[in-house]
Amino acid sequence: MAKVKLPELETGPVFAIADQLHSAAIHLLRRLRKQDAATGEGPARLSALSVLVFGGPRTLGELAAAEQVKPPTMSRMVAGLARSRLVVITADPHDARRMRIRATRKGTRLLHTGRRLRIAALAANLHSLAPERLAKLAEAVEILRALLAGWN
Amino acid sequence: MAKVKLPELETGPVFAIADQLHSAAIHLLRRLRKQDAATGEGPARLSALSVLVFGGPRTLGELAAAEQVKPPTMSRMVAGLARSRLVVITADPHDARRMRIRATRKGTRLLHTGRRLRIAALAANLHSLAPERLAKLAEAVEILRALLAGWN
DNA sequence: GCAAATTAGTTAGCATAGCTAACTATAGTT
DNA sequence: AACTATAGTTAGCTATGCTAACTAATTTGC
Repeated sequence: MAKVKLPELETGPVFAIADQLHSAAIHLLRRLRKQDAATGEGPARLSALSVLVFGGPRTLGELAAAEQVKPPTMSRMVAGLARSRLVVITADPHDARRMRIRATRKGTRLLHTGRRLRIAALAANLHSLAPERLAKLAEAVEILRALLAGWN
Repeated sequence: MAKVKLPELETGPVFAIADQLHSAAIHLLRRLRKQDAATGEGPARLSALSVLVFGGPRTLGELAAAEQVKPPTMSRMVAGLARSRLVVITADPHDARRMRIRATRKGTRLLHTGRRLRIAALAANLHSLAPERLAKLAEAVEILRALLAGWN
């Protein structure tokens, strides 16, 4: 007797884990969000800036793809970052349609500062964990990273 | 010799774990966000609605506190939910300043549908994990939940 | 019992961040 | 040369976040 299609997706233990992971991610980021205020830039801009700082210069389209956002959205974010002198835009010598966007010294500094604030807030809480619980968390984060890398 | 104040918060292994956890949460939610489109309501409204569905009726101030948002923000979200007939608002008989907000049948139904879509997308990916990795992830989610419950 | 203080929510106005549709300009193709 | 495809921008919509300033109702203090 054939069972209905993928019933465990809706009621089983995997669904429960997914539900709790989803909820935990939402509440975690909601708390960390508060730390962003100190940088004067929103989380989306900081995230785009981090791609430039850690991954090097990109075109607008590459940045949009990296951030899984549409070009108009990235266009506005880059304009904001440029206005704040956190990135500079230069023309691509081989293709006048393209722009090369790279982080400035100021942008790199601000990113590290803001990142430190957010991560420090989380790290401060992680310090209250027993070492073996922290180790389990670290292991799980690695599993998650691998999962996200191969997502769809 | 005294070391500088909390140096491990900025450079140590806990900081690295916090950093990767933070990054994983961002990328996870960014992917799940796509599923929300099907419900016609944004994630913030769905989250507020879930408080009402799972926690019962609330006043606006209680809802704002639960969602860690300021009253004007929640006021607008509740207005949107009411316009879509997902919640109903009644007067508090003992205090005319207060409003009682509760989920309608339609709101409860929509929440479960949307939740199922988002969680199913995550669960589908979790299914690709080996059982022992899934177990580790489940354990870590529990650790995270406890951590968030006692945050600050 | 009435004036003042507090509390609950709303309104107005600003910024960020997401989208689509429609546009410009450049590059590539035939 | 003309068409097509690609890179970004502009315009305009929605949603979500904030603060400041407001209204209305309740509580408190004398």
